[in-house]
Amino acid sequence: MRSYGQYCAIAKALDVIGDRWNLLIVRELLLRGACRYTDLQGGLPGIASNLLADRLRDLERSGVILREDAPAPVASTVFRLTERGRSLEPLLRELLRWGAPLMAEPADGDAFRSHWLDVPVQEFVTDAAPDQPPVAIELRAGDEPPVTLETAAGAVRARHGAAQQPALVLSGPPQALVGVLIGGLPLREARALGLRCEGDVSALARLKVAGALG
Amino acid sequence: MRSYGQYCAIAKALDVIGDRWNLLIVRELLLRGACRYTDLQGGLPGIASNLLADRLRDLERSGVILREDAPAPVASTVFRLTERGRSLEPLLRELLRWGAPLMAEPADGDAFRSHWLDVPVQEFVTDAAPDQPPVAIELRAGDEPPVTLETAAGAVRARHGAAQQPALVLSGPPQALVGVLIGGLPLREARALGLRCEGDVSALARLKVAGALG
DNA sequence: CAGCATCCGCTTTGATACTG
DNA sequence: CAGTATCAAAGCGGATGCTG
Repeated sequence: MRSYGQYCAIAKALDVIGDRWNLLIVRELLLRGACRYTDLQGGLPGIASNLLADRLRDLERSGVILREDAPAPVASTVFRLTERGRSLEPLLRELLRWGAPLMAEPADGDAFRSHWLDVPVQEFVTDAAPDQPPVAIELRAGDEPPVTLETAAGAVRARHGAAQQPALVLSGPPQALVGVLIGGLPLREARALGLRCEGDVSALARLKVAGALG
Repeated sequence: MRSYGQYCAIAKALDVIGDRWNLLIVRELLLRGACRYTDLQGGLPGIASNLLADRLRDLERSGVILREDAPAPVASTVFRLTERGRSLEPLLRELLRWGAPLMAEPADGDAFRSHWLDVPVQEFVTDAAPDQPPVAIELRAGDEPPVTLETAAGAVRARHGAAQQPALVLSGPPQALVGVLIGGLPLREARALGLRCEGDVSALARLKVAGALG
């Protein structure tokens, strides 16, 4: 991106991370830690290969990420955030908050990756009954690998992989799952969107949706 | 901007406000309240006229701003933020924080508008001696209209216009002024950059630079 | 003058193919 | 795996012109 040529901190920040794809690359590295080139491609559906290479160069030059040649067994390049890059997390959190209401709109054809749920769940969902024994709910969104939600100390955490003893397994299109988890979508409507529940549906009552959403 | 086509709140937010110039338009409306088209042009040096018109349409359609025909005496169109648009303020504040260190780098040829100082000053500068009587410091950056800093209840506020009884008048290029106010630039170096002081230089000691900066 | 719309040259992006 | 190479299409920036 060309510089805005404005002596203003907001414009200067946008000069560095305002370019298309840049903040989504940072999102991936925040969510998944160090990533290989192909991991990034997988988490950024829609990005062109040359653009990813360009952006990684730009972000490296501006001190947001760094490139490391992984040690012998792996023999691969990995990209990770610098401290400066990690300090973008509050900014991404604000973007998430502001963008959350937009998740209620239909999004046919949108790509989805289950790890994108990690932060939103921690941000918006809490345990409605912290006194009760912990519960595990497994999510299977589309064809994505499963994610397990676990209640812990009043909070709800998302973890990659299937649950050993899920009280409930939710499967269906991403919109139906996210609608229930973040959008406050009624269960009936979610079912109409294709949500399928196996197990103890009452476990859903443990998930209290907070934040700016209804 | 084309949609990223990702079912992720961050990507959805960027679909709406990630377009070039969009967040700077929001910055102007947050700083100055309702603006006419030409006010926006003045506060956004570098924007092409057709782009501003395009972006205003986009932002209106996505509910961030609204367009009003001002009442009779003015007979002009004004643009203002909706509630949804105002809710971008925390995001811009994070951008400001993250971008602030970049203000230390040389910025020759960058445009500057004195009202851009409003938020940064409130964010980063506090009154070092709240017990002392209030002090007014007048800033004259480049050819821009003056801004007055006033200590008030431990904080420092920026106000447009000249001061009636300034204890100190600082003038010079924006970088020298901002360097001293936000960048923690030593007075000697600021003088070398062209800073001129008239009045009680010790009044500067009232300004304590806080935040993420040195 | 305020608020655009049009035209034009240039840069950036996107899709795909190819390579060490 | 980690990128280049190529090329078409879209977006941007600058100038200018139009309309109330």
